Amino acid sequence: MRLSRYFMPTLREAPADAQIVSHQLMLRAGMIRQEAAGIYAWLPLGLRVLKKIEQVVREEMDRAGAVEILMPTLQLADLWRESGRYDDYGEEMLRIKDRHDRDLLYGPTAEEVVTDIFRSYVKSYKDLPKNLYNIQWKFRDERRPRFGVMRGREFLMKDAYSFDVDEAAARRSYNRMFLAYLNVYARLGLKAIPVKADPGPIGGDMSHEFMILADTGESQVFAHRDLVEMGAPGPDLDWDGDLEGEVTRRTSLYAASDEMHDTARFEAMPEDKRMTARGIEVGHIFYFGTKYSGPMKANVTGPDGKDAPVQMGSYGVGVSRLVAAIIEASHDEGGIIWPDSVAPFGAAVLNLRAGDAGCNEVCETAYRALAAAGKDPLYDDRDDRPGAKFAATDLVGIPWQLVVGPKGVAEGVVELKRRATGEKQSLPLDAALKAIIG
RNA sequence: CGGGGCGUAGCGCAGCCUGGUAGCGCAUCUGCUUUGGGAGCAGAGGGUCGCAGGUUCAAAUCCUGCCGCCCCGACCA
Repeated sequence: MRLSRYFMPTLREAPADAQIVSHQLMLRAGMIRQEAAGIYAWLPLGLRVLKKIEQVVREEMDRAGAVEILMPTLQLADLWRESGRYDDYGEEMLRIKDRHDRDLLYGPTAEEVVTDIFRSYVKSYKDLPKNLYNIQWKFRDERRPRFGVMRGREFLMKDAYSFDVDEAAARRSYNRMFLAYLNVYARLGLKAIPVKADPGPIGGDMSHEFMILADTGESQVFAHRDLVEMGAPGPDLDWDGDLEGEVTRRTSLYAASDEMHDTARFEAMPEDKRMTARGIEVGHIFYFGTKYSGPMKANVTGPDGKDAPVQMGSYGVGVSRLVAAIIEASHDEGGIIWPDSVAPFGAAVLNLRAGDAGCNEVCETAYRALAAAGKDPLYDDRDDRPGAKFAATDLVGIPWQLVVGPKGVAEGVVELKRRATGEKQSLPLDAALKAIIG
């Protein structure tokens, strides 16, 4: 992409409404524009990042055996009356009437719709397990939206729903999602820890929140240090097998957010293993049994020939929130530092003297080579001063910067800078391209 | 929803208390000079001062109502 043709409206100063660093940087980098409280338009740069995160989530869901669908944003109130949630959900639900005076709502979540889909087709335990997910915009009419897309009213969520014949099978489904989530966060360059969450009316230990560690996080997190250093399980698991061991390795170590914190248990750990940090909640998974399948009569016939409500769980990732969460976890005074996996562009080519024949030629060569290698380069070909280009490229956080100036061109070198470390080196173009392309 | 704060040019702000022709910095446009970390000089454009009433000879400024936005709290991907 040539910057001269792109739409990347960066700001030197942050709008006063933005309080937290991710919100400020998203506005300054021209990623989003606020349209109303908690409602944002995604500008090209923001959209690119959102799509990349979405794709990472999609790949890990698919790997773990989930199947993507797309459910509507508008849902029928009648379905929610079946589950009993229409009246319970309260003011957070945006209710709408259509021209026939029929009650609709903008979905805050999709248990009812997915259960309706499931029960229409699946009748036998032989068709289980199933896991259906979608990545779709949700709306929750929050009392107080805040912190940019971190807590918007409209937000992009990946929500998966598992269906199993009994509780033991449901637990296996739960375990798959538990481990898949850890892989998602690792690929996004985040340190995430699963903390025990309030399991609600079902009880048991089948609900976890995933917190990523960032100094500016909203919640306090207490955890065993080994849990943080354990890392993600990686893709090479036996996803159809018994994952209980992998999960237990992690859930047996202490981890809790402030509301579930048990001071006595925490202090029972050796002092050097106690970790206290700030966290941002970026995922929540739970098993809820027959809470929806019961009232909505989503029954399957078991091996014994008897019908029983299917066992369900649901699994949410805040995709749009992750954009902000990654920035909270990865930025400096100069701006955003994107992990390579979600950077809006893989590399930037900075032409310090647009119009100079030598600089133009080197830049064009670099730009074409990077594009051909699938690095999705952003070429700053604007007629602007070097300082402005450096500042803008740092601000938007492109991982690699290939700096082409007249001095270097005369000597046959370019400068390669790594955004994350600030490390710079002068080297011939071929070597620089090799370093980026790998 | 309780408490607090703010709406003046694209962004950041001053002016309001004490009513009298709407200002500054950045950004934008033109010209010249510049060109390795958000340039300099000269000139230019851009604002129904959130909206509606009211008081007054006169309202960004005073009064009333409404709308919008932000922060703290209780709830949440």
